[in-house]
Formats: sequence, structure tokens, C-alpha cells
Amino acid sequence: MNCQDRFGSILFKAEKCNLEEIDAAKVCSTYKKGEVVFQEGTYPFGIYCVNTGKIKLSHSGDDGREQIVRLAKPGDIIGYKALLSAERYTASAIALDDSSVCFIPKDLFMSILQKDANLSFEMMRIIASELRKAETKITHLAQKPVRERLAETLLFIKETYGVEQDGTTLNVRLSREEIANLVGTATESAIRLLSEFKKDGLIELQGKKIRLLNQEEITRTANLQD
Amino acid sequence: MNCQDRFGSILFKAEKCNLEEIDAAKVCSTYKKGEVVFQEGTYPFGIYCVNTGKIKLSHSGDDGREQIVRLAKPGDIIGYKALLSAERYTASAIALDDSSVCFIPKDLFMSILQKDANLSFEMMRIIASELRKAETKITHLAQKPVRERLAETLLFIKETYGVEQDGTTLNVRLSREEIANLVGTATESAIRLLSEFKKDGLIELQGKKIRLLNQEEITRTANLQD
DNA sequence: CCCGGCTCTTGACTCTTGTCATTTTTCCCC
DNA sequence: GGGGAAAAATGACAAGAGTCAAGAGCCGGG
Repeated sequence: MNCQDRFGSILFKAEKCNLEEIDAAKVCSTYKKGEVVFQEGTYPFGIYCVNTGKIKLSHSGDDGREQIVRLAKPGDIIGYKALLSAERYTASAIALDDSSVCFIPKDLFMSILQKDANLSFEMMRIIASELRKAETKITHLAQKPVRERLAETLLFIKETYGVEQDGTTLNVRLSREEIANLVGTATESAIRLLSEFKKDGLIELQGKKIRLLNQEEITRTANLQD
Repeated sequence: MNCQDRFGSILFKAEKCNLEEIDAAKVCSTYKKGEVVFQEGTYPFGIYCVNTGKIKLSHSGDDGREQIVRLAKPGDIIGYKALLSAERYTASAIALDDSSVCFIPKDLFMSILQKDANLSFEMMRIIASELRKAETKITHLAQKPVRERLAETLLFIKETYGVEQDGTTLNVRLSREEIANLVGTATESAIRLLSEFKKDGLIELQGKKIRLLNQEEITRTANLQD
């Protein structure tokens, strides 16, 4: 699966001529696990599209603690908010795995967006759906206890990155700190609750591997109803 | 200032012909304080644009507590997320004051959006900026204590609805519960902290009137740095 | 004008969650 | 393979924040 294949599930919505333009101008690079694709506080020069691998997007809070606001997977576009608002990045993008990411220069992307109603329309839908999710997250952060949010986060990770062949092991390695930063809690709290989940037979832990043993019960613990 | 004047600061970006079409199809209605413009869980038939007045958008959480995710003012568009994703509303819109709101039918709006790159582009920018704010809110909810969030919320309300002629009284009447739902905390906590702020000379309280006496200090309390 | 039902306020208490400190484990890199 | 640093786990403690309960104040409707 090469760069072109994967590039921009969304961007395929672009008109024919634009697609070729994009193809010509894009640059694909690879990032090793832990490498920074773009850094909070800097100005954007274009947008990125995840080709292969996994990217986390995180805000760093005042005290240096980070909050992961999004997990990106192949086909996802990242870095569009800063570009669209012509401001600095408010989040950093960091590879969770070795990843391949394509870059499209700002000018090209913006000019196409302004011409191509189809593409703008699709982008709009995507962003609207992100906003929807963000608002739900706000509500849950404000109202749900950490335990429920952790369970929800485990399900979210599964939704996003899927599982390995065994059908239960989450297909991504996250540190406890990263999990905590997804949930929005202290690392120790995340660790403690993971241990509880394990004790209760909901999950199995082997290092950074997490197996969801009893998804029913995890769902119940997450207490979702919207 | 009539409906037409105010209608859709954004929609003015629409092409000329579309503007007339919109003008012809739109319907303006008034809502008394407390009345519902649209209800979480129902399907959208179009979008709304706030003409005059103030509208709150709130998710209701599992336990019935509500989380206010947005405050809309004249010129703002509401109800677009559900429309764009063709799903039910995830939030309810309720008038905080007597308000006038215009409605544009779904089909018209969607067809214009798909044809008019300019409009899609503008919508996209707006939604992207909302998303930006939402993500910052997520980080703050996860990392900041209630005291700081309350201070931040007071400043946010001022930003959104401004102040009265005296230059210090917030130009909106919110119940303590609504303030709490904006901050993401219990009503009692919000009340207690407001009392503290008052004791510390940051604000003055007279019923639902809130005067920001010492904005410097409120900003410091909010502890903003992004 | 007064009653009844709100919202607001305050106090007391509980408990979830965060912080700090320490130990144990893991995992690189030499 | 071993040493060392980072990550994970666990315990003890503190404190922020939520809940419950009771009283005060305010407001609209009869």
C-alpha cells in the first residue's frame, strides 16, 4: 500500500484535475516512533495526511501535562485547524509508531479548497464530525468519573486502531501516561484503575499490551448512553 | 435591525444568486426566554441563524445534568453539525433571552453548500475554529481546577455577550446552575466559588447580575497561557 | 398581599482523585 | 548479559470537589 493509494481518502473527493495537482506537489516522509510531525506553537506550512502508522495529537497544558485530543490513523488528515484559521498549531503531532505521512503545501491546498466545493464540503463534514466528538468528550469530562472515562477510552482505542489477530489485544502500544492523557487524569490513577479492571477480569495486561477480555462489561463500566 | 440585516454574517459570503434564494426561503421566528429552538435527539430540518438575542447549546449528560457547549449570539449559525452529519441533534438549543432566529430549510442550504465553494470554505473555517476552542476546553477541563475554570468562564461570557453600559456588568442573566454547567462543575461549587470571588473583590453579585470588578485579577485567577 | 415553589446559599460530610514518595519492573544500550 | 534509566506499580496522604440537607431569599400567580 503506497503513499498514493492511501493518500487522502477525503482528498479523492477533489475534482479530477485537482487530484493530479495534489499528486504532483505532495511530499511523503516517514517518521519514527516518537518523532514530531509538527509542533504546537509553530506556524503551519500545509496539511498532512497519514499514510501508514499512528499519530497522536496533543495539547500541552499550562503545567506541561499533555492532553491527547485525537488519535489519527491512515487516511486521516491532520493539521487542518491551524491552517484554516491561519494561526499557530495548538497541538503537536507525534508518531506513536513508525509512520508515513504526506504533506501538501498550504497554498495549493487552500486554493483548491476555495475552488472545489466538493472538497470543502467533505472537509466540512469531517470537521463537523470531529466537533461533535469533541463536544461529547467535554460533557463526559465534566460529568463522568475517571473509571467510566477509562473504560470508554479503551473502547475508543479499539474503535480507532482495532485489535490484533487474536481479536482482543489493542493494536497499539501506549504508555500508561499516554492513556492517562487520553482519559484526562493522573498517570497513577490510570494505572490503579487498569489494575482494578484487570482484577475484575475486564482486561489483561502484559507490559503495554492490553487485551479486552470482557467487552460487554467494559461497555457497561463506560456507562454510555449517547 | 431586522432579520435580513442580521441574517448570516457568514451567509453573506454566499454568491449573489444564492443570497436571494436564501432570502426567499428563510423563515424567522421569535422565541421567548427559555423556549426551545431545537431539541437533542430529534432530526434537523435545516439550520438556524441567530438574529437577535442569546441562545445556549447544551448536551444533556447521562444523569440528566446538562453541559453547555456553546453560547450563540446574533450572527451565529446553530444546528449545523447535526445537519452536516445527517444525524440527530446532540445538543438542545434554548433561548437565554427573548430571541429572533431565522431558519433555512435543509435542502436549500445543503444544495447551496455543495455548489458554493466560497460558502463551504467559510463554514469550514468557522467550524474549525469551534473545534479549536472545544479542544482547548477539553484540555482545561482535564487539567485545571474549578476555580480557574470559573474565572475563565466569566471572561468567556464577557467576550461573548459583552457588558452593559457601566462597562463591568455582564450583559446576560444566567442562573447559577447554568454557570455551573458552563464551567463543568456542581451548582454548589459554582456558588461557593462565586462567593469567594466576591469576598476577594474580584466580582460583585446582585441576583443574577455579575459585575467584573477586577478583570486583571480574574485573568490571573484563570491562569491562562495559551 | 400572601402563599408556594423556585433558586440561591451555606454547612457538614464523604469520597473520588491527585500528589508525593518509594519500590519494583521493564527495557534499552553498551 | 548486565547496568542504568525510564516506566510501572503501590502505598500513604491531602485536598479538591461532589453530595446531601437545611435554611434564606426571591418571584410569580392566585
